[in-house]
Amino acid sequence: MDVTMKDVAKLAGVSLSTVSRVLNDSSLVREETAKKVEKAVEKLDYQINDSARILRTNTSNLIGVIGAGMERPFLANLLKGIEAEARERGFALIYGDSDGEFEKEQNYLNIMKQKKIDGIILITTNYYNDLLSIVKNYNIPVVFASGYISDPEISCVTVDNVAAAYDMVEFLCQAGHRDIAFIKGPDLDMLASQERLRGVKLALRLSNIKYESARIIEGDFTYESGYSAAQKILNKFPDVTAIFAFNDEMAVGAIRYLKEQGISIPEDISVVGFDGIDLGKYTSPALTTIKQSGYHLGLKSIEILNKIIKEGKIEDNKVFIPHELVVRESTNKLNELTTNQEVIINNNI
Amino acid sequence: MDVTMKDVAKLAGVSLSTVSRVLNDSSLVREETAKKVEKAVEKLDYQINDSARILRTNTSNLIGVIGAGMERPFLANLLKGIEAEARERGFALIYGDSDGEFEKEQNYLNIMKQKKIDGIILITTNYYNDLLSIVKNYNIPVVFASGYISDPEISCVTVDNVAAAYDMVEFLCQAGHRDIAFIKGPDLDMLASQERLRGVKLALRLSNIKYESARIIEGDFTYESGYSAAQKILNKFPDVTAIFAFNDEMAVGAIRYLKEQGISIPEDISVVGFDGIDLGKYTSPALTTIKQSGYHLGLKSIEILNKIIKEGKIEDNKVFIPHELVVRESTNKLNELTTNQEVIINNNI
DNA sequence: GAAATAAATGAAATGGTTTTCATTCAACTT
DNA sequence: AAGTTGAATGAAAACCATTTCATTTATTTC
Repeated sequence: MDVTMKDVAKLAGVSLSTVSRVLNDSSLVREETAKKVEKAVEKLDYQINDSARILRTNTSNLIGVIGAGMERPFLANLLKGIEAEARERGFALIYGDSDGEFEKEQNYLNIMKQKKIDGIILITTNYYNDLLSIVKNYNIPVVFASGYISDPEISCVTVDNVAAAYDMVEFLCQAGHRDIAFIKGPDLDMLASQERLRGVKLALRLSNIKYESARIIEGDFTYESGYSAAQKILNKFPDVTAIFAFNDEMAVGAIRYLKEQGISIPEDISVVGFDGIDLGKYTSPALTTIKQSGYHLGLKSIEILNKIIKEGKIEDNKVFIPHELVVRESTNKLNELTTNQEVIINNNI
Repeated sequence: MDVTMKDVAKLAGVSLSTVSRVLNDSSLVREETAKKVEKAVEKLDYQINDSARILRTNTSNLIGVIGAGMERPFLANLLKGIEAEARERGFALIYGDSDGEFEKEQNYLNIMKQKKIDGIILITTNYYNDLLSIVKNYNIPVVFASGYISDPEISCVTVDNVAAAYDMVEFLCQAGHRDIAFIKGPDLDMLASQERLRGVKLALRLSNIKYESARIIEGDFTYESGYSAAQKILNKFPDVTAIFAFNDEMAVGAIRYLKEQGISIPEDISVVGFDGIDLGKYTSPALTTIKQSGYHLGLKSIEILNKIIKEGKIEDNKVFIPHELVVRESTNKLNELTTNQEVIINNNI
């Protein structure tokens, strides 16, 4: 039914081996015969049978992506970056969202292994130790793109969550805020949230503010969870002057709740987010946040994964992407008027 | 290196064929021998070599997804729905974002064909006629999930864009608005935008309002384009009392611009969107919009595609998913106070 | 209990590549 | 002119499953 190499060989009057060599531009084919073959390929509109190739070579030009909650704006952009760079480098993508469920992650891992993926990108944060050991067992090139992995054998690319959270808290403290509450991610999130929390603690200590774990409210990175977290915060700590949500959606949700309660942002309470998704520019008030580029993170992940695939390993396997503090309208200095212009404090590494 | 069926056969003391039969639970194997085989599979942790299977059977359990701008919230949810339902039905996903570029679409189509995908879901709207003919040539089961396709051979699942847009305009007119401006999608969008426009025209006619093409401003579904479209609208039609953006992000962008100009929403101008993404509940004012579920749309697409794959074809291949008009805070009746409660007008089919 | 039928199993062909190894052929040495 | 070398090509094995067809074994029928 389909055109095979055999057909091409026959039409070109050469052997299978020669056709294969031409197609993989192995240099030991006479130019003249190569042309014959190419003409035949053209004429028959020959398309390689990928499964046969994979079966023989054990390499698929396929990269697996396992993520969790990839519909979130930041991660959707990350996926887009992965996708664009993968295409650029000749890889196709096989994609699965685990929703943070370990079982699904294992399941996907299995399927992808069966499909002989050349490498895998993990954007999952739960249970990551279990998953990690499985991936290591599988012996497939892997890049984590969701936080810092201390295991020296594992590559990761991420924003420096500790430094970024530190910057944000320092900014708030310097603006005079001392009563700050925090909305973190789910308890199961072992990476980003934990790291940001470390940055928070560090900055508070340096500003001589006592760290109270009660002021850390758990969210799940949705608008809704930001909304209800704000409610809890207001109940428990009516004297709060600033709220730091660990992503922009939760910040927007929090702002909504506060406004419903007749609270002015930033006059009464400053609210800040994390990620710097597009939305933050268009809400009112526009959101003060830490900006990082998901797209860039995606690019970088593939770049590194590609290197591991091609060169076997990599020298510098812990990569931080740049971040910057973007000050917009949702914050002000305590006892001062809010400023309306966008200030960017660059903290690239 | 890897464990193959041969190893399993040897350990179980049976032939290759028998092992294969057990694994595909063909019923003509004695229970006793099946158990032996299963035990061997277990013991060796045998994993099938997918490429070999595909090579032999020409079916891959792989579904291709080609989208454009999938980072947009509505589409990210659509992808998630596709992903969830595909997994449920035993398919893996191979995914590409064409950004609306025809060349990329062709390229992906080629790659996917080489990978012997069982079917494909298209979420692209540009140039769709060219793409359509190629897909038809390829003779692969296909479902369009981005609008209504009139070709009777092609399956599609989509919200009823005409009816939904009609509902929205009718709602605005009944609230007394007659000076309405519109922000549509890119000119290249041959599906959703065109259909919504038809709904608009229909509703305007029925309310005896003249349709002026000058009042249709082109956007590209981003916040930014909504923002600048609002600027254009305000310049050209300062007397406008309502703006209908063809998605929620553009509506939010528009609101931002209007507010910056000191215009109150909805007191001075009502603004409505389309899609009903989560965000709309948390902006201020919360957004009046047409709500459809991207996730559900995704599920449905896979459901239909699966049917085509399994049964060869399908009787009813034009499917509409439900939509509803959700009235929130960004609209009011002309010369009346705004209401604060959420009203849902159900228009399911 | 023999013959006919049905069920379970195995041998071998098949799918379409890549790659090793052997062969041919031309070119180059001496 | 014979021998050597090197480049270009071809034949065949290998990759790992599925599936047809043939064969063996078990079951039924008279």
